[in-house]
Amino acid sequence: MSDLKRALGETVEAAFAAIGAPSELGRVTASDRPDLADFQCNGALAAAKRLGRNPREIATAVVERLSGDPRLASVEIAGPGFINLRVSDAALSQRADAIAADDQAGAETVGQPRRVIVDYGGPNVAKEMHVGHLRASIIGESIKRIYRFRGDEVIGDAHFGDWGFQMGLLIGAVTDAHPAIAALVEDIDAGREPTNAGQEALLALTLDDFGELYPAAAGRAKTDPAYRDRARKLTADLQAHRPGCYRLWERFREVTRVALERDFHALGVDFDWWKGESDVDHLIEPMVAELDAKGLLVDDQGARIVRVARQGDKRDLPPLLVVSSEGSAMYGTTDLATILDRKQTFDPDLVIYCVDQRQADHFEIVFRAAYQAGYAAEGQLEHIGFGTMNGTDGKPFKTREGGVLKLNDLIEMTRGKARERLHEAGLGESLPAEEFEAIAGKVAVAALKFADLQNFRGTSYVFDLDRFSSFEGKTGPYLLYQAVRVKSLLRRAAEESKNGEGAEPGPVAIAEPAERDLALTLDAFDAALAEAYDKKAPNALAEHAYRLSQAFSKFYAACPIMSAAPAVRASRLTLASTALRQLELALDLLGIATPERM
RNA sequence: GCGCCCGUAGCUCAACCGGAUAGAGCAUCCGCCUUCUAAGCGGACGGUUGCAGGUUCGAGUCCUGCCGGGCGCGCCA
Repeated sequence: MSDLKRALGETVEAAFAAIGAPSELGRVTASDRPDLADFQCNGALAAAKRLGRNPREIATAVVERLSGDPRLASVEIAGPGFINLRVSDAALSQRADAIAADDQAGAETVGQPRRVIVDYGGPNVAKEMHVGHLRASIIGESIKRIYRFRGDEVIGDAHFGDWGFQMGLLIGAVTDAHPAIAALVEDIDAGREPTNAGQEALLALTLDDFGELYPAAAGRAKTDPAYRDRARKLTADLQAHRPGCYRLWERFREVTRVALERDFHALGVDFDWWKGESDVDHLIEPMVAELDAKGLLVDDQGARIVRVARQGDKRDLPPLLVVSSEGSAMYGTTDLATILDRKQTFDPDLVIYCVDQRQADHFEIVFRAAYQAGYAAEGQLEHIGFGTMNGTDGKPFKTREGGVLKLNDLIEMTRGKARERLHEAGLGESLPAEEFEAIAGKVAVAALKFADLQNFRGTSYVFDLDRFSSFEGKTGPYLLYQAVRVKSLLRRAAEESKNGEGAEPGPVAIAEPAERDLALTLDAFDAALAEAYDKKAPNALAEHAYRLSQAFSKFYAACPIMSAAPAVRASRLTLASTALRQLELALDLLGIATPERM
């Protein structure tokens, strides 16, 4: 089932072809001038240039072939040669009925499903998630859902950073701070039974401890070469599975994992694979051997690298560092091995890396190495970068104290505001405590996610806590509010229906301007979804969800439903329930859940 | 220095292979609750799209230069 825009486009394209103009110029778009038309085609202007003819003349020839189309209430030529199309109320009503009857609320699926991996999340072991992790989680989750909904087979992978230099740093810092744990490492390395004191000290470590030890260690490594070299050595030891180091690492990973799951769960973010860099450890040695055998590996300054520079590059792209001079695997090494792993286990057609824009060069290097090694075909690996989240001063966001804001604190803060607002609205007392909390959580997540997703992912944006946790205007809670109003209305209609008052939905009959707008907005869903899919840009879908909410809200204000005559009421109930279904679907694809009431 | 990204209303952001009058939200001001949830609806105010050229019937969008900002540039991830 095709939307009106595409259906009309096909007709106009045929008309272009019939008069000897390129058919692709018959493309129909939503009108820029809703006062004049519902849809428009600008192709006559381009056709005139190509054919050396007068644009209005071409437009006239096209329009002649469109006259009599029962779907069109009017076809007019405006300005230099715009073709303005207005759809008849009957055609619009029919389309609304079709959307109402459609399982996917008017959205299409892709013709040829692909196997897709979305790589997002990427938090590091030993570090609590902060606001900087918000974007990858939110955008990645939405892209995953959009791709899956459109019919692709999609895997979402968390891809933890758990096998790099930060692990060596942390092992060093923890053993320095806790002699009992240092002794534990020695005992395990020597094959002795470790003491209880050591075991207990290890089990007592929390993420907060890491939060204190790690930044200090990272800072010292920058100025103290001996300290840095020891951490590198420990990283290499870990990767060589030195027993004591490995035991510590397992514990670090476990402690972090629990906290990460809490944060991801609170955000409604789920992964199909909870893999990390360490999961490809076993592939690294054979991979290095294979790269060597293929002649791609070069010794350079004590390290082993793959050169990826190409002729025509505008800049000097550094090589991929595969083995460090300490013999350890690097960020790029595990990334390359992960590409190999995914090829062997899933053989994806496309891998989408939803990672900070600052890592664009890194991915370009890794991708080129992967193409050279034959681990992926050119174009199958795509980095979807996003901008950084800045404070109101334009610098990367920091709290007032200068530290990073923990993700969990941000969620809790926003949830607190949601609770306040619910109490103000007098909902606090009437709802069971459990539902009250669930609503506050959903409102908070909607606020955070929508604030992020309404921006195009590629650009940096200002993180303003007040704006993020605002509940009025173009916000997540506004969208939830519209959905909840429909639910309330439909509950009432169901009630009256039960009492034999005949409040059932029925065929749509568009009459009022607000009804037209709502139906036209419902029709635009597939185009918005397709754009979000093609451009990997959820903001296109977020924009549609907002427009739909707005169209519904205007309809709700202008068109009484329950008090209307039976046929009108039936039509409006269908419009309302269809708007709700499409809105909930769009919100779900953005990763936002809708409560029953608020 | 080289490369990438960005510059749109007071603020935060949109803008469909280049199209008509550049759109939203916030803020400010004015209206609307005895009828379906006012976290709402209607209206007003607000712009030389950083600057200067160029291509085009037509440029926020493409090209060149300049100004301003952010980021990246092999043993962190």
